[in-house]
Amino acid sequence: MPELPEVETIVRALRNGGRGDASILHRRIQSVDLRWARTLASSEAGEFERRLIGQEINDVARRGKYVVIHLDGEFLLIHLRMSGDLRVETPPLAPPSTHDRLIISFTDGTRLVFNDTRKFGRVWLTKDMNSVTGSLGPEPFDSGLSPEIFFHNLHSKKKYIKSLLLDQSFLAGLGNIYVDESLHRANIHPLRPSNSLSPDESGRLLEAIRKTLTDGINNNGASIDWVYRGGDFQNNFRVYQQTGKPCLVCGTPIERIVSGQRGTHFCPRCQPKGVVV
DNA sequence: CCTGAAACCTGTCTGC
DNA sequence: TGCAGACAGGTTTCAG
Repeated sequence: MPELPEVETIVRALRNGGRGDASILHRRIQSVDLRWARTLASSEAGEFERRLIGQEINDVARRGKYVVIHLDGEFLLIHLRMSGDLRVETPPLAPPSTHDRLIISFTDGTRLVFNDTRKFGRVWLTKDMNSVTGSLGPEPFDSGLSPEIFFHNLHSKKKYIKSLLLDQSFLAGLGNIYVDESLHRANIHPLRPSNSLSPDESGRLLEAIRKTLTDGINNNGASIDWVYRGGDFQNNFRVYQQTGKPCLVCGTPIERIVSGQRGTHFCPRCQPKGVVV
């Protein structure tokens, strides 16, 4: 589900409050209720609970699509995958909901709830964050990711640009929505080989990715169906799930193809297959 | 190295 | 109304 803007929105809410949630900073863990064992990616349930209890939340951050919760000398990492969400509850507490997978209760009576309909989400507890996030590519907003380096990276691979942008080891944080939206903004066909992009196209693409993600964050992410709450970016989609509707730029109907088992939306006129000079 | 398919899951929507 | 099939914001693993 959540891509970078949705995860960023959740992280900001957990850190500073917002989106209907109270901040969880500086709360201390009193008890842990693991309701779906396979939510744990690393440790075993008993050890996981024993290690968590007594630790304090020192910070909440994001790396790629991971929520990174800083504890006392170790990290609780949460990946929301397709349908995960996090919420903070304050008394009076209601009974757990159907799809609550992990409930972390704090000593002050509040709690952090990980809800995940499709059970794809995973949680890690580790002292070595790198063992989980070490294979991720750069953050899209990393100032070290210059147009020159991005161009070089694109040309070190020859995958379809759509597939490459979804590859978290190439660039961390993009998912199906923001890739389709970025490619449309940059006027690049999703099935262009990554090493066929010109320097100009490469530069446009990096700019488009950053602009699209910024728009997403400023709209608190995108809410679709029951999966995510609070965001408005779904009202600004250019191509994602707009099949058959006129392109906002040229009026040509948006097309949908499948690439890498992912629905892929694009404007056949604005995003031609050949290089546009 | 690259692509596609399957697997992990539940829920919604569409069409017959 | 029922039911089959497609589809869904992600990632990993395996076959070709």
